[in-house]
Amino acid sequence: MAGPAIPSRGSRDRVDAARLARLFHALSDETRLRIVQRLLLGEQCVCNLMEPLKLGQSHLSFHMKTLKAAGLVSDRREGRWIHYSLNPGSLREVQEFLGAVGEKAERLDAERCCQGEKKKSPVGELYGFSLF
Amino acid sequence: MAGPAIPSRGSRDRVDAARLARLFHALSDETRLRIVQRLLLGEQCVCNLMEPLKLGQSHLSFHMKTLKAAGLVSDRREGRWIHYSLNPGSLREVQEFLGAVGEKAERLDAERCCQGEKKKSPVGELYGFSLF
DNA sequence: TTGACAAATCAAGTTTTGTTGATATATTAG
DNA sequence: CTAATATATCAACAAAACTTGATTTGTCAA
Repeated sequence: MAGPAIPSRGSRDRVDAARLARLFHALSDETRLRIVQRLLLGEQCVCNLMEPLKLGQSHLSFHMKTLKAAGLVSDRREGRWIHYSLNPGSLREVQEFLGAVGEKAERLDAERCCQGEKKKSPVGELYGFSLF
Repeated sequence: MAGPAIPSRGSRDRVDAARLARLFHALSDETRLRIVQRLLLGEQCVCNLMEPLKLGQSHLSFHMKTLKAAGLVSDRREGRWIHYSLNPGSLREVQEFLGAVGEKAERLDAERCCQGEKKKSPVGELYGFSLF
């Protein structure tokens, strides 16, 4: 298990659509959101989540894999247990993306309101996020 | 068409999992991310997106519906055209959620690093976001 | 009214996800 | 070594989601 387990931003500081989509997809399921919520209480092993979330072991394992593949959670083995925890980095990454998009959207909204002042917003670079 | 077209937060300031999941799902598709990117250039009608995104009309319509259903974009009719634009509010909403989760995750990470100081983090309210 | 255009909806097919139960792997205890 | 525990993986099925082409609805212009 020496492979690059946790996906991360490429060499260049570029947020690619595929990675973002995977991140968002990992968060797009209610069950996984409940897991994330549970992880906010601290590291958790699967066995610790089954009871409170009323989910089967296999079921949980499946979702943990999805979350891990997206880079949203990390795991740490300790004996027979595997402790899962949230990965702050990826959360921040997605948050920053949304922040950039949101800011731009707000600006457009304002422009549209006081119409006529179409200032030809500086396209090219979108707040450092070039999706492609 | 007088129905509550655009979903929004319920009466109480409570972010429910279903809504979040829908929002994240809307952002979990590469094609839709490309659409969002395009909307960062300003309002767009479907006919305006077909060429640059190399997508069929029906195909685009499908995705616009998904984005709209999630509350991520708004539409405005003007003659035969329907102009779509990003909805800053929902973007901010998701961003704030991620901010809260991310902050908490960072804190947990720090605690775990300097292990032993398990301070029994104040559970109950998770930064104002009670998922359920 | 008719024709043209923009966009939504529908239908059918393919692909991706999520769910469940059974089985395999890994680690520790005895 | 064997039994027990924690997880992962597999197989099969069910349910969503995406894609594409055809049809329908709505709007404007002539």
